[in-house]
Amino acid sequence: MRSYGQYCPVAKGAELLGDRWTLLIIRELLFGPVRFNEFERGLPGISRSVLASRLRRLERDGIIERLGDGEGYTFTQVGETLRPVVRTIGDWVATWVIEDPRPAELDPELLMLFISRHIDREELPTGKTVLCFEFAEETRRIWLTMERQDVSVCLEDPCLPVAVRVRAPVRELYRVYMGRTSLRDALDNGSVVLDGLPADRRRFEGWMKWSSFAPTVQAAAAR
Amino acid sequence: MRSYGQYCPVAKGAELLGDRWTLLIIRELLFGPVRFNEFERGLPGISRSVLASRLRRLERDGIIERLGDGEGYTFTQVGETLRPVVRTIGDWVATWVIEDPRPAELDPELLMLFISRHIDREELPTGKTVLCFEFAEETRRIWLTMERQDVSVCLEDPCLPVAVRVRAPVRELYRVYMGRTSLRDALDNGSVVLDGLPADRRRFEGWMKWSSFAPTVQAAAAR
DNA sequence: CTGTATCCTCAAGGATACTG
DNA sequence: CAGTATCCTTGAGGATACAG
Repeated sequence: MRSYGQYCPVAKGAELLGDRWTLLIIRELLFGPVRFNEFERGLPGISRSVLASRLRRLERDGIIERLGDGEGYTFTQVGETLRPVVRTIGDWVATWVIEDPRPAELDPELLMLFISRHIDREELPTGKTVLCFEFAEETRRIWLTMERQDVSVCLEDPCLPVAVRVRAPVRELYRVYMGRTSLRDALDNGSVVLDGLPADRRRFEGWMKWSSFAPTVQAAAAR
Repeated sequence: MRSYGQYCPVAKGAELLGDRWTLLIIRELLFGPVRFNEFERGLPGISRSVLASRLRRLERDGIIERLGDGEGYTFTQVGETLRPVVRTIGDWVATWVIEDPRPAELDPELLMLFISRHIDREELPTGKTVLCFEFAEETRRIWLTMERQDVSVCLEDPCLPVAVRVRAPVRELYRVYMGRTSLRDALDNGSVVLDGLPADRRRFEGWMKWSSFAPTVQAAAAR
């Protein structure tokens, strides 16, 4: 991005954060170190050259740093201070502009990645717990294998016992994720269906923390 | 800007605010309604077509609205809620990344516009008060004509008595404006010189509020 | 796996002229 | 004054191949 040539904090902020993809790259780093190829999961559509260029610039600007040899990228101490900035922007959108997802935004894989980052690991039993998601729009299923140490998205059947099977249209699960509707309501009206032992279905609600912006979305809706 | 296709508040925020010039257009509106041609003063380098395109988009997105017939643009109620967002971004820059102005950023006209927006009008006497600024780098002078109702930048001699004449290098006045140094220190070491009656020179300090980010810059420097 | 290098295309955006 | 229309350029960014 060409500089604005203005000695102004707002202009500098726009230069540092305003490039296409940059804010999303920062969002990805909010959950810990990310390796080069990992970025592409959360940033569908970004090209490798743009990603490399953005990472180089963020590194040059002292916002991120490279960990040793293929360990990926993290925030520097300055980069860490961006957390409340990203939060403020997201909260503003969550309060004033967010609507239901548009058809072009109904990416189930991305949704699963989002969800996987908001599992309350403290609530998990020891060992592996597996969830299976079935979307009304497609036959493909997606699994979540969850442990205390790590939660990951599986596009192939992990061939492990499934604790809870979740069936829903992508749109409805996005709405629950974003706090546009409560899981309870979605279950009551049947747009989301859980299968599994009653005990597991009950604990399921404790595992799922949903989007960190969901409370903001709910507060705005209550207004 | 092409959409990211993500149902995510951060992504939506980047779409709404991340276009080149958009954040600066919003900054301009922070001080009240702005007419089409007025934007160009605070946005040197923007092209008319880009400005028109950005304004149309911000209007479509419900952030700004057009006042009747050549009265310019203002925030909508939603647009008003962007104030703390802009503040957060600016504060982050002011705290963590701002340095002294770079040579390419030493635009005296823009500095005078910035300063004119931060005059404490309550402190002005009734009638017109005129300041004259002389920059070490150039022979051209710039005047500030100040009244309770309005403060404006004059590039031509208003031919009125000057209360205080300010002489400084552009860089030093920018540093004072941004809180990188105090006016007191700049006067003490002679980088900024005031001419005028002692009473006016004393009151001058009360008129000048400098950048709203200056306190943040000072707080960061004290750390 | 972690990038870099190259090429090529398209569209954002700058300059200018023109109109209500 | 407040834009719109047109033209043209440049550089951002996508695709692909390649290298450590």
